[in-house]
Amino acid sequence: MKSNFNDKQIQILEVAETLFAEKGFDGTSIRNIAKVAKINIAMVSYYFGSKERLLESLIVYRTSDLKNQLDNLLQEDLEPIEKINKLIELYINRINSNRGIYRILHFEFTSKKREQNLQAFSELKKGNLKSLETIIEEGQKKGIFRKDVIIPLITPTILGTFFHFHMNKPFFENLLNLKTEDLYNNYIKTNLTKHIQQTIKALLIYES
Amino acid sequence: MKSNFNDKQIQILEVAETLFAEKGFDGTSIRNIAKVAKINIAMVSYYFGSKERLLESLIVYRTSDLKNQLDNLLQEDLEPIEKINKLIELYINRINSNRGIYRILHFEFTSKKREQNLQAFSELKKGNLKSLETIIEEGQKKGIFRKDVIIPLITPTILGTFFHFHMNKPFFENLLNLKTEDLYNNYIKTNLTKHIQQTIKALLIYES
DNA sequence: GTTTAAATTAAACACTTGTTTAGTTTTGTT
DNA sequence: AACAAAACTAAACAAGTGTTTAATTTAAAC
Repeated sequence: MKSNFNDKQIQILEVAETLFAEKGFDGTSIRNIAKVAKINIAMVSYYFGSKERLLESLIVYRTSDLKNQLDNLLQEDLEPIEKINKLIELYINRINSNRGIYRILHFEFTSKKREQNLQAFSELKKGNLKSLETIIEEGQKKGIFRKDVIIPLITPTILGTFFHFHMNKPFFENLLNLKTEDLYNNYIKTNLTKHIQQTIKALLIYES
Repeated sequence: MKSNFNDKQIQILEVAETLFAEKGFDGTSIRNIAKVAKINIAMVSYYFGSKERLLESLIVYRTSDLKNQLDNLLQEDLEPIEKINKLIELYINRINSNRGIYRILHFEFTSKKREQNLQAFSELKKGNLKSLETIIEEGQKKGIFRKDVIIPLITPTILGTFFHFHMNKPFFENLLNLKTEDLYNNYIKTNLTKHIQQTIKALLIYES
């Protein structure tokens, strides 16, 4: 799939991503972006129309291929619990290596200020939920998963756990002695991912 | 415990809380606050020194008594799993009825911009974690809880689930048909809280 | 009732914001 | 080489930013 953005636009988008993620949308100025990207301040308006539309373009640029990845997972020949584990891994991996944009989505598109631009994002979430539902219902049909779980609340547990961990990065770096970026990333890839998988598995299979 | 703020300051703090929560710290101007609170724009500087220090005061104003509530819970005569359930309920209830400030904490104090003001907040979190540890170790000693859970990751699961749900409020309102504020709040108090309790219980007790 | 401190105000300050304009330079096409 | 479209620029724009100032009103103390 070819991108609709040219090199210069992508350059701007990626600088904007970093800065929005670091300092928020309102905390980042166009002059700020222009300086870091080494472009003229007028180029943002020239290429994207406005700062607001730059944000929209950024969302499109970064979230366009998640759906495909999920669809592929669904069609793999795996046990439901394995699919769940892989889905969790996929989510964490993807979000973790695209921290910027997900942080932005998390922050900017949940405030009242930007409720309008919400639609495309909402469609993405609905699609993701559908995929999860398919897997879980498969597990329930096979008698492996319990049937009294509220499926739409599982995503908040998966993503919320990750986000809450990541948003308190300095706290956990200190607490868990994750001195380098590598140690931190490794902790997410192993311990945190495993914790989430363990949690969801316990929730889906446990019988009181 | 008496508050250090006078009526006028509290009035300003509460308006600021609402606006910061709605539009973010950078998205809210002093003139904005002054208009809603019906005060002169100079009063913010007069009473708090600066916009930044207004935010600090707001944190102090809102988080000062959580520690006591947790300490009380610890000393109750309950089974560990009951204490966990109550702790979850306490967290959700408290955060849910102080949404503003927690949203602000969540947003503002996790961005690189405000890393300095982090210390007091970090102490609060450490204290909370200590309380949770105490309860879980008690359960482990009694042979009720499994011992291979990573305790510091449980808080992210509890709070993260709630936050992720709440930050996607419009999405879940639509999905779960929670047309009124009452329905939404009730869903949190019952279904969401139960989901989190069920999840944590499964995680702590489940034996593969 | 006068004095003194606190509370409140309108105006000004210097600075930053997003966007537009009117050019200039670069690039590609014929 | 000549032209046209695209890319790029510096400068200006009006509006908004947080903070300070100097003056005025209100309240408390004596």
